[in-house]
Amino acid sequence: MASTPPIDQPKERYNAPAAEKRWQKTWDDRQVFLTRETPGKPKFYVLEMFPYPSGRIHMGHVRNYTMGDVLARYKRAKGFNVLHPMGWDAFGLPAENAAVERKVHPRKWTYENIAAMKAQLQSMGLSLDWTREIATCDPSYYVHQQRLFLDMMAKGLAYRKSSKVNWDPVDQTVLANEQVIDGKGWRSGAEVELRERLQWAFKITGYADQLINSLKTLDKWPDKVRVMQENWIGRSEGLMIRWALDAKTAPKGMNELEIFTTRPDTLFGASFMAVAPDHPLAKAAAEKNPALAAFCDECRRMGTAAADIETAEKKGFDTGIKAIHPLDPTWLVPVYVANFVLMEYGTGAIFGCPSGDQRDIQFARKYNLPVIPVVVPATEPARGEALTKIHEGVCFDGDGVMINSRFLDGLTPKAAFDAVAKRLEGEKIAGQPTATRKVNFKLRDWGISRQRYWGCPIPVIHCDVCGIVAVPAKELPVILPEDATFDVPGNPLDRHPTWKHVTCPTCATPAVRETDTMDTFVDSSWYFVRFTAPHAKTPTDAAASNYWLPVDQYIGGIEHAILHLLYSRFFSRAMGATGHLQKNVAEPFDALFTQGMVVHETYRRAGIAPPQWLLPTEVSFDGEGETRTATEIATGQPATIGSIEKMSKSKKNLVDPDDIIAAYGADCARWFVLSDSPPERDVIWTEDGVKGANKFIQRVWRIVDDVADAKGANAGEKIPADFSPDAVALRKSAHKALHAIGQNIEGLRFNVAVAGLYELTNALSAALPKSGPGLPWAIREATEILVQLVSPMMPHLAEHCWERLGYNTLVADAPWPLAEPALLIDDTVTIAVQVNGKRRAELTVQRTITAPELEAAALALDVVVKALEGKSPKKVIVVPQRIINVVA
RNA sequence: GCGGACAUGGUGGAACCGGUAGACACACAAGACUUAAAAUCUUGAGGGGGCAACCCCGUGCGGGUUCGAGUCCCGCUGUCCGCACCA
Repeated sequence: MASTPPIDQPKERYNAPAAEKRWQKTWDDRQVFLTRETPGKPKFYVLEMFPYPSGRIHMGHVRNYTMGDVLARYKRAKGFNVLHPMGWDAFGLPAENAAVERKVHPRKWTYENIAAMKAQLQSMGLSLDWTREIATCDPSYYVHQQRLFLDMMAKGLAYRKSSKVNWDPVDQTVLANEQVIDGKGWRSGAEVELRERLQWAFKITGYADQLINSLKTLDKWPDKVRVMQENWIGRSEGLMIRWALDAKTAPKGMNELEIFTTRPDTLFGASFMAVAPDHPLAKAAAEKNPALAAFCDECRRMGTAAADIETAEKKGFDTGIKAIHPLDPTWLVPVYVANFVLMEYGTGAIFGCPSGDQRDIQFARKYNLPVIPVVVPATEPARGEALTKIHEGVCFDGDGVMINSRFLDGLTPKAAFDAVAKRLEGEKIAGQPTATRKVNFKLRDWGISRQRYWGCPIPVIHCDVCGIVAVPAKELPVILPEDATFDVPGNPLDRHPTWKHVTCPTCATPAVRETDTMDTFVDSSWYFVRFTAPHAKTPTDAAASNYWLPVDQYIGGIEHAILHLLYSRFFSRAMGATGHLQKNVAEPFDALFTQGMVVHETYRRAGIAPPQWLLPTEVSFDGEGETRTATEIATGQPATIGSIEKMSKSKKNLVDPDDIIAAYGADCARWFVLSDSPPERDVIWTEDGVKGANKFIQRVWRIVDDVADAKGANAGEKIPADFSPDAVALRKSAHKALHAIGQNIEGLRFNVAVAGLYELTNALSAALPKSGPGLPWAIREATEILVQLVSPMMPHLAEHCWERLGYNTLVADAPWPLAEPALLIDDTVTIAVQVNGKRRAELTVQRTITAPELEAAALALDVVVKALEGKSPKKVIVVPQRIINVVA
């Protein structure tokens, strides 16, 4: 039987760094984590967002990849064929910056970083199949991406258009709308300029409806992400209405103005029209009106930054042009140019109904335009209040009833919408219907041209004779030239002396290659497909993608809620349309989990501005709570403890995973990031927390060591005939933990699973010094269950313990144990007894007790008798196995 | 401005479908072991009252539904996140 060792013979501590290296080698030698497609087993594809090879992994990676690994190992033990691959999102600007700053070739820099980070990831003990590793910068990957591009081009899904683009003056490249944050480049932070350019784009708008509609089917995605995508795609239903222009005031050759509106019901409240400064009508009017031309110029100069928009005054300029109201030919409405109308949305023109729109009412008051209430609440006093407010300059945009609207009066806005649509659809201007129903989207096509070297070359050739010609399939890949120069800004491919000069594949005349490369988000839009057949000669392998897709669980940061996740959803559809995916995998990620960040306190030298940040390793601490102070170790000077923020180089609040792994081991880091905080929330990294995790590791090892030493408890021993109450209690604890922790891992509630493991460990510790029939066997059983439950989270420790328990197999190969259902149910239950909803007593009764028996037992309790004062209860609520409430 | 999420002890958090709030951990305190420290072990702890059994209060604030609310509904406040002139 087990006993605690004498104090004077301390047990050897578990040496994590040494043990971890050993087990990593064992897994590797035995190819334990090679992906298998064993027939008869269900598949499970678990994927974490692959990293950019910046050079070092950070704690965010540790957290992300640990979560995925726990799930992958668990599913593997549950008997699934698991695909758990890793690769590198390896094209990108930092490689070119390194080339400029350190005179190192982007390829060399990238592959060195990959090697360093791969070693770091391997030191974490992740159950990855490294034979499937891919790097997007490798021609063996991007050759297939070029193939996809050409097929998309053939289908019209990739095309070239001249458009206004977001130009980043620092990075000297074009950015997609999604890459402009608050008017600044997502990477450089520079103010983005608008420039007109020819560029390649993907027709993502062709799938706008599908992309928004099928969000509903993604029930295992966070609501937050679905809402963000829905808003980004921005669907709205309305009417395109053509307004005839008054011939006396309109510029020559312009006789109508088309607008888009979602509120045709408010048409009788119209008091002005407004067009964008770039609208053809504005340009035509400006030709004869220098003041108007100046106004348009001023609008164009206005920044696109959020702050500018926030503070910018709503300004307009009366063109003098009048538009004829579509529902009343005698009603003329003035046409303004306004700085708040966007050329990119709808038709670049609107009609303004001041009473129903706050922006319009401000505009109307500023330019003394009529404000006609057309929708008001159906009943008083709300109606009167709304009218007063409109008079004071506050619009009413709620539901209600139509007024001042002739044939619409008395209708609801919705009915009025339909009535207006019906009438205008039937009327004609110049032989065409005055109005048509239309669905509009905010989503724009995805511009992918980048004037960069370190990206996937766009495989087309520009020929003066033939136009745009696809690079023939047999000439793929178009490989990046090695001998590029990075000493001056601009695109190294464009100024390369020879690379771009080719002969046209069609007519053999001299021609030039496209020198733009693809946005790196293209690379990450289909890597999860490539993982299913990373060595295939074609972009995809039908059998493999049919088998493995969709990804069953995708894990990554919320920062990709729109960009990467929307692009991938588009790509899976485009790959279906071009025949690269057979099965219907329009939605590539069945379940999505967005994990929180790893955050840490910040430290800086006291009293110095601007702040001089200090690394956590550069400070020491005194005191606790509010009196806690920090000192800079090197100088002895006081340091200020700042707010808790995302770990970042700039604030220096970094903890290097390598340091933790070297000092405590990977399991300790893994356990820490899984503990305490729910995985979707931020986790605060603390030294105390790391020590606590390490304490638990040593504790598990000590218990296993003791149990392994104890007599009468060997692997595979027969179940005893008799169990003492202590033994039964321990078995129940173990089997309940087994059941609960499995559920918690499946639900990604890792922090709750961790708590459950602490509970089991506590129960086991408490049982060790005891004795009785069957107890040694129960201890042995509980210990093995503990080791198996711990194994997805701390795999090295678990292997070490498994070996110590006498196994010469790997716990990584052991099937997940099954809980015995009989042990999950207790014979007795404790029931709370309430009087008038307040807990007054507890009753411990047989689980099988009947409701009347329970009621009788409760009513017999002293506190209940006293509370009733001899009267009979008004009511007794009995919830079997939970609670009984006596209403006095 | 629009949209979304969240609010529980000193701290991170737990609580399945409305059914004993505070599991588990960290920090803390006391004790054991030690010359001492570390490590380890034991015990304690939401707040207030009482020698005690026990009693009162308690999940951001104000209402409501219910036998019963951290959980559901209405209205606030605060924090965080996303979008941002979208017609």
